[in-house]
Formats: sequence, structure tokens, C-alpha cells
Amino acid sequence: MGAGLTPLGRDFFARDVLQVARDLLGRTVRHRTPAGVVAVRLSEVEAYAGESDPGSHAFRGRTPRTAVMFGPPGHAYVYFSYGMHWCVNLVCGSEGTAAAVLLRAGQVVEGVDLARSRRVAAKRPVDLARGPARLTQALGVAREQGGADVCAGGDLQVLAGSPVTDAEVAWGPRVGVSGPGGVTPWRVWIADDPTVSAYRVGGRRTP
DNA sequence: CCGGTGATGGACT
DNA sequence: GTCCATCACCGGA
Repeated sequence: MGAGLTPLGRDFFARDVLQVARDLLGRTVRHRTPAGVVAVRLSEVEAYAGESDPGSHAFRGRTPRTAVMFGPPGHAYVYFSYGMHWCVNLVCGSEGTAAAVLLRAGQVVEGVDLARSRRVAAKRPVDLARGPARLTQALGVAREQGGADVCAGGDLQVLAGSPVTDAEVAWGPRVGVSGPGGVTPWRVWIADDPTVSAYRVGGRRTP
């Protein structure tokens, strides 16, 4: 097995959430179900700082829904949105801080046929996992994967994949949130990657 | 290519 | 009752 297939361990997720977000680019999320395996190379993610973050589901404290985020890093926080979509986050940082990274887009690199059967509306291959709910649907992730430990050798894993250099990384501010100490660029994506989700403003490369 | 909008259900006030 | 960390479709240009 190549180095790219090595699963990322808990230490990877236990770091600062912005660092984890950036380092998740180019990594592979892999999900095994009875129907088969689909893997996605991440091209865009978004960081949520936790209880202190007005944009986070954890902002108003721990609830039954958000309990997973307050637990140890390396677990999946899956939530249901707009009555029809599932989205997946990976819990980061120290236990209790409720930091997490939302997986927003990527390229399907394994199980394209299965992904296409789950995403009939996708016209082009780049649309299969272009957007947080599309990515989740392509992977076959839903309610059952809520709380899954991605560092335990289970059906849902994050593999080392092919990480990107700083020159390939673009950052952008999250809409509607302004921190007291200035603007934090919460969104990170691979510049010029066609699988990055459509709504994109003010993209710029980091120095 | 672009913007507007309906669909649809659960969490929380 | 209100608010969504969204998507797909439709019509206009």
C-alpha cells in the first residue's frame, strides 16, 4: 500500500482547527458501505472554532445534536440541513472546545460509478462532490455516520492522500462573521481546482 | 452564464 | 414559529 493510503491519526485532528483545515486539503476521505467504496480528495473545507464562534452550531452550547463536537477529536459531526441535505464535519482541537472542520468539496478518486448512482443530478464528474451536501451524498454518508471515529480503522477514514503546498492554498473570509481581533479566513481551498464549490468570493493565494 | 426561488424537516426559542 | 454551514431547476440575457 502506498503512503497516501495511511490513515490520519488522532494527533492530526487534535491541533488548531485552522491548521487542520489547511492540512486536510489534498487528503482522501474514504467510506466503505455494503454497496462499495467511494473516496474523495478534498479540495475545499471550512473551519468552525467552536463555542466562541457565532457561526458554529456549538455557539449556544452543548445540545444533544452538537454533543459530538464537544467530544474528542477525530470524530464525525453529521448534521441535517434544509430538510434534505446531510453535511459532515470532523471534530478538531482539544476535547471540549467543539472546534470542527466542514468538508465542502472534493474530487471523487475511487468509486466513481457508485458516486454517480448516488448523484444522478450531477452532469459532469467535477460536480459529483462539489458542495458540502453533494460531497456527503457522493460518499454515502448520512445520519448513521454521526459520531463515527475516523481514526479507529472503521468504514469512514481519512487517508494521507497527496497534501498540497502553500502556493496551491487559497483562503477566504466567511460571510457575516467579524472577529474582535480582525478577520479570520475560515475557508480554505485548492486554488484553481475545478471541484471547489461554486460560490467563491475574494479568492487569493497565501504568501 | 447568471440570479431568483421552492423544496423540506429538524433544532431551538 | 423561525431559522437555516444547501441544492436543483427555471427563466432571462
